[in-house]
Amino acid sequence: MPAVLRVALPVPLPSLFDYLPPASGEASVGSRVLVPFGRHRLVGVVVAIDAEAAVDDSRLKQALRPLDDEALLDAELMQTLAWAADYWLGAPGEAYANALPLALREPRPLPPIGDEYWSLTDAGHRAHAAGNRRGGSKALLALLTAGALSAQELGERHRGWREVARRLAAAGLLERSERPPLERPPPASPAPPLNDEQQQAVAAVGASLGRYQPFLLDGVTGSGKTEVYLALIEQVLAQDKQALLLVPEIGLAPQTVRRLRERLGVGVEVLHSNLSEGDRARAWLRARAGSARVILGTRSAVFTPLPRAGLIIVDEEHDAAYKQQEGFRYHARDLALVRARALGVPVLLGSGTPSLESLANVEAGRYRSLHLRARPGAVQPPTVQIVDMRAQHLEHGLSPALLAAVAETVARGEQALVFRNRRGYAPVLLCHACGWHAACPRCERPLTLHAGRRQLVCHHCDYRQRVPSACPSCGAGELKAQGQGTERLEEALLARFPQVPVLRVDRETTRRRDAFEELLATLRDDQPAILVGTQMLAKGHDLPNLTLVAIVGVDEGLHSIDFRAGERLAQLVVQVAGRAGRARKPGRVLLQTHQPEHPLLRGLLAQGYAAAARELLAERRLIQLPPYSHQVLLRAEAAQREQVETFLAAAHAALPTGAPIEVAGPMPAPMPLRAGRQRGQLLLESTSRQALHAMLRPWQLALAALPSARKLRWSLDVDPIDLY
DNA sequence: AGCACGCCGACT
DNA sequence: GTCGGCGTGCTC
Repeated sequence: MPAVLRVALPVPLPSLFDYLPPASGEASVGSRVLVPFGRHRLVGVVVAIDAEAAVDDSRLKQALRPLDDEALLDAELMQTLAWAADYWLGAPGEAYANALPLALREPRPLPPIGDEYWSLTDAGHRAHAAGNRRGGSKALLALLTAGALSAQELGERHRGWREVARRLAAAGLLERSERPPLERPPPASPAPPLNDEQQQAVAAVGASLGRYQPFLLDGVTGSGKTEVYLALIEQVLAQDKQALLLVPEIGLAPQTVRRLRERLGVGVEVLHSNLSEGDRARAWLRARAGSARVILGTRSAVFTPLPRAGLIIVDEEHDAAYKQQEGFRYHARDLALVRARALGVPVLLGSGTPSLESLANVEAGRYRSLHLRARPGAVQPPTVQIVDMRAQHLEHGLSPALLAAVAETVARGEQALVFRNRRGYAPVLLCHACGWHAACPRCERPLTLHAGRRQLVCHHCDYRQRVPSACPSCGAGELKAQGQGTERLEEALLARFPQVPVLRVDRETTRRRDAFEELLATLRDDQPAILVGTQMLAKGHDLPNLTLVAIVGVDEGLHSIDFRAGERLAQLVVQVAGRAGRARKPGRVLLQTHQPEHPLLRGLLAQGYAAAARELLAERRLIQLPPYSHQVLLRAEAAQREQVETFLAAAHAALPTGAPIEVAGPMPAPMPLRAGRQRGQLLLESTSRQALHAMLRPWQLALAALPSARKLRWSLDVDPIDLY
């Protein structure tokens, strides 16, 4: 009976590939096999073992060899991956490629998962005694004379040690060894007492341990969400189970890891894309072995094996970073729910500004809702005030009221944040004589002036050019910077407050690794300062002396064509406002706008995020937008517009008739030209997820078979979070 | 996605 | 005469 291995391979093709079992060794479901593919060899995952192949037997090749003695991926993960690939229309192999760390997709046996230790060889001891090394080598030898140190300890004591260690190991002076992971020392810092609301949240989730139940924990910045997470993780650990904690970005990880390690004293593993591939594989395998008890990670950590799962937490669940925006377009928060159900554990979604999707799930009774309203330590919520900019004399876009508030704040020795979600000096460079403005030749959008670098930069494709000294159109020398970016605000505030340090925090000033941390470290003391920054300043990082937040330039968000713009704006305003007055000092928030009567702003300020979100949800329901309908977006881009139009027209024609689906388009993308490529799209909407999903796979296959599809790049996005 | 195969322009 | 352009087709 010739069984056939059905193998998922890391190629973007819609099918599995069938192989005859290898000549020797077992290849079980969930294990890796090395197979010939074209003129290559690939590592695949055995998805099933069937009696018959899907293709003619004559085409079957034999797998070369099994790579694992037993399944690397357990039944739950296999099932979840298959579900994910199906739901987000990925190729079967793509889900596996996202789930497995790169090091595990190499045809090698599994790396050891003990802790990595380094020690001196005899030659190393002699070299140290003889003192015949200099610089970093000398320092590293000296560090190790007292005995072996773990890679983690070395990392804490010697920057760039790995490079040096590698050189010394090659010279035979150092050697590397593995030891089983240590149980960490018992927790050093005791848990602070929880307030009533925190206790209620912990009790509610704690009572659901051992079964699937989603919770939405709604708590503003500083309301003590993290303490709720920690208390629940402690309960999970006491039951000898694992907890998975997802965070939206790596930037938030270091402080959380520190806190987890201090409090929990057990194997806390971190999984994110900045880790070396070896470290990622090790963390993943420790989770699989059950020795990693708490796994903290970004989006892709949702694929971590959890053989002893106890709880899944998704922090800042509204954050768009959970959606992968290229290749396999999965949503980690949604996948966390699917996994929690399969694993039979509770899942806790936390946010101060929950997504409308999650709020709708609470409304529908699918999630239980928990609230943290109080700020611990009796901190007053900040007072929020709208500054009407109309008919005001503006100084580089800053109103007199705003400048006065900044002046008062720094006069008290406190810090102010001026928030503007736009980098550079000015978003437009305009000719005062003829009306010409600098535009990107590849996107046809205005170029942003970066005065410090004397460049015009396209924020969509990174095209750059020198700033012209005269108008290229009429020759006049009257080019004017129009509008304000963070760079210009920094300049204006510096000129206005020469005696106060002004710090700009955006992607430009924090390009270097650790630059963000260093910049903020200079602020911790009780000195007055003015911060100017973008989105980057919206979350994390306690700034105890920050008492004023001034939000500039929200008006763009009020007329965006994207139906999610209102939700995003409300989330951003609340998150930024949450930076003000965290310690004993009361905070103040100013919102500078030309539209003081705008209902979204008014609602947000008068009644807070929850009320504004209810409003927005009611609108979405009325016009049947997500979460009350479901969307799939077909995107296409090509060098010629005609290619895009031909393809989208054919795609439209290939849609099944009679399905309860609304079609918008074909239409140009909101940015019809980007980086020199013409872009268009077709949007499908339906109130029936089943109906929508039933037609998607066949349609996708039909699209792949279209002659016009070969001439351009296209992709399908299930539940798109933006229409760009 | 790779990577071949396969037919038409400007170079040693 | 050949190097190489990217259109077309395939990978169990």
